[in-house]
Amino acid sequence: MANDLTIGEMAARSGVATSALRFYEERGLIASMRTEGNQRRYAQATLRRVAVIRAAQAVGLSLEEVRAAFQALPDGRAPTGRDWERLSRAWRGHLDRRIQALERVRDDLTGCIGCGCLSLERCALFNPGDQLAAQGAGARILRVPE
Amino acid sequence: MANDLTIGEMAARSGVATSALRFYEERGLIASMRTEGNQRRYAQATLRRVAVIRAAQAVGLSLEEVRAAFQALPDGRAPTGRDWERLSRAWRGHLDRRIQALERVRDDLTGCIGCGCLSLERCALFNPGDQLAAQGAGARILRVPE
DNA sequence: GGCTACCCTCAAGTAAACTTGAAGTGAGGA
DNA sequence: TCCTCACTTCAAGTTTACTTGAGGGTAGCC
Repeated sequence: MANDLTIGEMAARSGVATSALRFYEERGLIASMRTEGNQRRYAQATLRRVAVIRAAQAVGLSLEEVRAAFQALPDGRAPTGRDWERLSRAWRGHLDRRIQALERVRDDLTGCIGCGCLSLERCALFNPGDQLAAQGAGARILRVPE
Repeated sequence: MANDLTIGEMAARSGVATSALRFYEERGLIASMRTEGNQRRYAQATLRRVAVIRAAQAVGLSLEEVRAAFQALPDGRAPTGRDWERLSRAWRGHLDRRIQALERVRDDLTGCIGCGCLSLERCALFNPGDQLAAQGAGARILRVPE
């Protein structure tokens, strides 16, 4: 179709680097058609998909979680508004919990460090299992536990 | 001093693994004395310092940012309540901005994906530079820009 | 003195999310 | 036809924040 986008156009319009787009495809988050000469062509709908990926990341979701959520989307046709709506409802809950957790930290920070008490027994900040669960090796994506 | 803690005691009381404590020391976030036999001994005050590190991480700060903030703390004496208070005031601002940014994403997510519009021109989610700045190579610590 | 639990250093591994670079292919204009 | 730019794949590198493991020393109790 004349409306299909090259990877460069996608990058320009989505603000995501071409290398990231290839990476997303490798991870099964987006799909592409190929030209005779093996170049990627993206449907318009993919632009929206990429935007949703970025939004989900801002919410604190990993690419793997996004991939899993995308599996609920229709395979053949482009997702409708209602399809996206279901996703956003689920993620909105995630976001709300994240915001609440951060607000709790903020209150602890103000009430506990701020006053200089930092009592080991009473202070919520001194109960790390409560705030930051061990998450195994590797970089910690900053995700306040739900 | 009889009150000094071994690394194992520190780990048990702070909830942070010994390997992480050694790592924090290597990065200049905490200090230790050594016994004749080259084993680490921590002052009581270090326990508070470790707790503050964890709190700061929960707020979304990197260890490097924590290290920088710690440089404002007194070198010889243990930090007082007032010292910590200055830190927490600065970080509280950081937290507030982070929470606000997340709330903006939440509202965009609800109003923009939720309704199914996702108009490229109007939707804030489609302006990634606004939400997620490029941060160079490497893992993205999830940090909503301030 | 001996035992065991704990401590030491240093190198390498791990995870996520990409980026960078090398080596080569394809598309469109002068 | 040539040139150049954009595209291809694949391997390796990057960052943060650690963990794991090997090989060896220490603290303190009996």
